[in-house]
Amino acid sequence: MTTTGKRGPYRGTAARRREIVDAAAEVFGESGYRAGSLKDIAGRVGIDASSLLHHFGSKHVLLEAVLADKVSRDAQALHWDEEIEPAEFPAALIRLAERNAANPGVIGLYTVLLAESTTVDHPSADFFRDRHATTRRDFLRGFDAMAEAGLLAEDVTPQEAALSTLAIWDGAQTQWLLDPGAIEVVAVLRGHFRRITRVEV
Amino acid sequence: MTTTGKRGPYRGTAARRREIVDAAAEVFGESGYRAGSLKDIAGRVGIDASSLLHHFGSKHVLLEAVLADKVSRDAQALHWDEEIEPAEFPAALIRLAERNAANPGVIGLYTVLLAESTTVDHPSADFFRDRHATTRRDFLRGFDAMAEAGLLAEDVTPQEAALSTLAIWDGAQTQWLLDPGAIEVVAVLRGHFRRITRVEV
DNA sequence: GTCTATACTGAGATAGAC
DNA sequence: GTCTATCTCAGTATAGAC
Repeated sequence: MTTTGKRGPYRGTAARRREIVDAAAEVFGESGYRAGSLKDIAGRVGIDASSLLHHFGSKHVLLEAVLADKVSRDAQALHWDEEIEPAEFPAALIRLAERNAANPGVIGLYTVLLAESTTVDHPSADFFRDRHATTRRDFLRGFDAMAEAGLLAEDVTPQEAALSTLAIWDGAQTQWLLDPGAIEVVAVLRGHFRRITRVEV
Repeated sequence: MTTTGKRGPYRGTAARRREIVDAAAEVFGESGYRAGSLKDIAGRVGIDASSLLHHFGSKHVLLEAVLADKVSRDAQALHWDEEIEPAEFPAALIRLAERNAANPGVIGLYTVLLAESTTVDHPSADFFRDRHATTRRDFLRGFDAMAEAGLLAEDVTPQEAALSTLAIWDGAQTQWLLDPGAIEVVAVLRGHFRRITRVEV
């Protein structure tokens, strides 16, 4: 009698965990991990904080569930496993950026936790360090393929392309969070690809 | 009998305030504003938290003192008031980045608080929004002058140059904080200027 | 100007009834 | 599974002695 529906007494534990993870992603994105409270998260689900802790033993465990969930969703959206044509690589990244722009909450979660993770003794420091290393590798692979196909601009190395793309993307998202009217993340990214590649995006 | 020396009973209140502001900048840079405690700051100065509050009425007031101090130091270093030659503009920004690289604490303070300020009800949200708007204007002025002198790369607008420079700079600093071995902020910035301008940096 | 003592608040987490 | 009650801890801030 699991997951018979979205509401009601027979909703099941799995569905409740889903609700909690979603609410936690919201709250951590808005307030960060340390400032985001279990009370706030529980309140959005409509339960007490102690009930929340019945499902996730501690705040830390909940954070890890939120991050794991984000990873699996991203992987699902990107299909890194499938081979991407070198010429299509920038366009694939633009699509991801557009998808994020449509879900502002995701940007907050990622950008706020990323920066917070650079502070001392932060529980997700390792996660973001690993994740950024992985992303750098993925980007490097993509731009390497582009270089071989002669699709990078003159004097731009794959390494340079990977690092600068990651930096400008994160930076643009932070600025957008700070002042949504001041910048368009997708436009900045498009301009960047126009400068570092030879393909249209 | 103010500021007769750095230590001793006649050190004076002004010097004590300086020590506190410096320690606070350190702590806020390492831990962020919300997670950084007055106890920690006071401890680094060698006094009790209640003594700290004798000098600065509240944590919020202390934060504002730290930010004001940073602004005045930056202004001093940049000399925006003096006219900068269009061709020298990128080099001036590189110098600032190099100066930051030599004082890692400054990067943490700025980058961590910037990201934290995007969270709800953060006391320095207005400060960073205003400051980013000002910086965008300053950058725009610099790149406008470069455009008039024909020093921007083809198809790069001053607006685009200003936004992308700000984004890539912030993003590179965040990545550096996360994993200092993975990226060199100055090199990324140099590469960016090589792509968007026609001057050597 | 600095300390000790204390008030107050809100956090995360646990125990146990239902 | 959820609640109430409670514990423990750390934080900011205040009062008052020295």
